Amino acid sequence: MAVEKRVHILTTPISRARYRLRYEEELNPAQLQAVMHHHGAALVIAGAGTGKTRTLAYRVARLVEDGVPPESILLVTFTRKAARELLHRAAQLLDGRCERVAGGTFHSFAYAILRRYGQALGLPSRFTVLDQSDATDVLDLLRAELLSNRQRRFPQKKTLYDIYTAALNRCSTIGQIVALEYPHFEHLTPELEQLYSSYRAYKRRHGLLDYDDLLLFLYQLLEEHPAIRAQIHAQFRFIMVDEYQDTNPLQHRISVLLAGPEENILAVGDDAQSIYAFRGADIRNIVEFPHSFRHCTLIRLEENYRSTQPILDVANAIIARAAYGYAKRLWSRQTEGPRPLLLQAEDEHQQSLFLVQQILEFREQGIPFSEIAVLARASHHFVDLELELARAGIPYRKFGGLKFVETAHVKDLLALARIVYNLTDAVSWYRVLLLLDGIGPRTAQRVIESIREGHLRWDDPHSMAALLPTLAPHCRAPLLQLWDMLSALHSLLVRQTPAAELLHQLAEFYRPILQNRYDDHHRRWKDIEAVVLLAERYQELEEFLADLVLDPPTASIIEVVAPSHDEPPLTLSTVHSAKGLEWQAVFLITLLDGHFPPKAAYGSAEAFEEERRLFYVACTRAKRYLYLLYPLRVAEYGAGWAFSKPSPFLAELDDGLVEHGRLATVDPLKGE
DNA sequence: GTAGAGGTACTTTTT
DNA sequence: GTACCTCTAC
Repeated sequence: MAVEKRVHILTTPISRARYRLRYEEELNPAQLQAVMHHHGAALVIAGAGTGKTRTLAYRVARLVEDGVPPESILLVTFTRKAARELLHRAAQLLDGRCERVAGGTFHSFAYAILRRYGQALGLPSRFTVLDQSDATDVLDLLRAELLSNRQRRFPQKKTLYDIYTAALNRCSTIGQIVALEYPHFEHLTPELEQLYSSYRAYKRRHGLLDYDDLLLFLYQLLEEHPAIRAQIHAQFRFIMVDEYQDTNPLQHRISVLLAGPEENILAVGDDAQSIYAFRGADIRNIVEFPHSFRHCTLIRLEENYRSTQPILDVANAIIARAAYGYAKRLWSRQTEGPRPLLLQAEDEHQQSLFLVQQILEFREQGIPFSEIAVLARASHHFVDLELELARAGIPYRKFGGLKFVETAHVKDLLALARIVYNLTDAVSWYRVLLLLDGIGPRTAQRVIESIREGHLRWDDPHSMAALLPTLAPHCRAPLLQLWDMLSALHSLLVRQTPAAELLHQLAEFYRPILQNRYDDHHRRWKDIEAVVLLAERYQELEEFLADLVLDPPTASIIEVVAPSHDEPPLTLSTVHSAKGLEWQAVFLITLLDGHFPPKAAYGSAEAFEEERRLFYVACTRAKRYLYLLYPLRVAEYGAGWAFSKPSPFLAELDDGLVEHGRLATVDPLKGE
């Protein structure tokens, strides 16, 4: 095999004297090395709180200062918010050019690329991205068709989705995933393969892509189309990937292809904070990253700037017991600080009451709500606390758990909008058709069939009239009304009508349906109004719809803010959603065996280890105050009250690392 | 073919 | 408290 030799121009960084920023003074030696790194691959192992974001922001600024066009830098982060914030920071350091850097998640980058080059893969010019629940619903639909009345024991729709997505993201096969993780379904592998193959066909027929398709098609495009790959390399010459410990094998392959022959890729991550294995993330990506390139510079950031040493001591103790990963000890110059408190509450309610009291006390001491967070393993751990916060008038916002775009009424409205954008979107049609009186699954299927066969067309006002006589009389009128409304909006769309105007009209159409279906339609209507308001930020409907799937708004819209406050709110967050963030004071609640870690984590050593890392991530969010709380009794689903054991991770904390305490409710009249 | 009643069994984390 | 399935009456 002939080795292709190429000659590159290596631009040397300009003389440091000409830099506007004083990199040497503002960064430690390891950070500086990462910031000055120019050509070739580099891996930055950045422990928690070691100034990873700062380093990335300075590197963006440095590249721009060296004359690298911002458009030729690609910054891949775990959420789009993280990319925006980082680029904003770089812009503040240097100037507005930094905000022209391309930034986003693997998924949003893939979407942008596929919109541009997708036709090379035979993708339609308009496609809709399915979120997880859409994808799951399609699988459920196809399962019903495939099975009809035969097999009884078949995986649930959620499991069907999990198997499929695991195989894809881990670059594995259905057979391997089933054998490894669902051995009890192994005999069904042929049926599963068949189901997934009809799932793929269904998506292709109806102009639909799921999250996995975005990655898979991007990979195929880079792998199989050298000319397009070359164009992409010409555009993006410096790649940075953050949170590399949470990339999956498919994303790793994409990264290698994106780096291209120049190998100008800088990956940043911390193996101790890998917490997304359930989504296919593989720690080996970061460990083996250097082997994927001709040469790779390894840089380690170890000095922690976030937390006091007593908090780091707890974190170190947790991660020291990890079964694998690099040995690592975080250290800080801030040796002084209160020891973390480990507190036992009688029940969840007492835990909540204490939090409210302590949060208010912190504020008295000058720590604002916005510098305080309550973290939990699962979002439902907040139920009791939310009531108490509302009662105390403490403003808060919640991250993680069910997002408002996932609620039924918001999905209904968005389904209407998606049809206006993409007539072939069968998932949305199905959802919308079932909203109409007298139309059920069978009729919906028949309408969708006839759309697929091209009988229904926006540009033919009579196409619906031809279909109607084949359907039961009672569903003709509502269907016609729906069709007239949608096609009118489609022609508005073609005439560049702003997204918000289209959504406003759709919302008015949906309003009576909402009022009919839900007792609490007043509350739900507020969400509908919020969606319309959100659309104001966009001109194009397409962009709005894509953003809602690729970058769904978290809590910001349904922020529960007590009316009297305009104070920045307290944060409630799942540990997963707290990744990368920090607060002066952090409360970690419901640290119970079976809750953190959840029961399911006992199934495998890997899952248990991931829980340990998750606990590590949680503790390292705190700058100065860390509270570890567990209630003795919690409400269990069936059995009312149950006594629980503290999380096994707490027992691993040696005496002296934490201060122990027990909460007691004192009646002011009687004493304890 | 559709709508609504009444039973069952789960609720980890997210692009 | 809820999401999902089954059964029965239009």
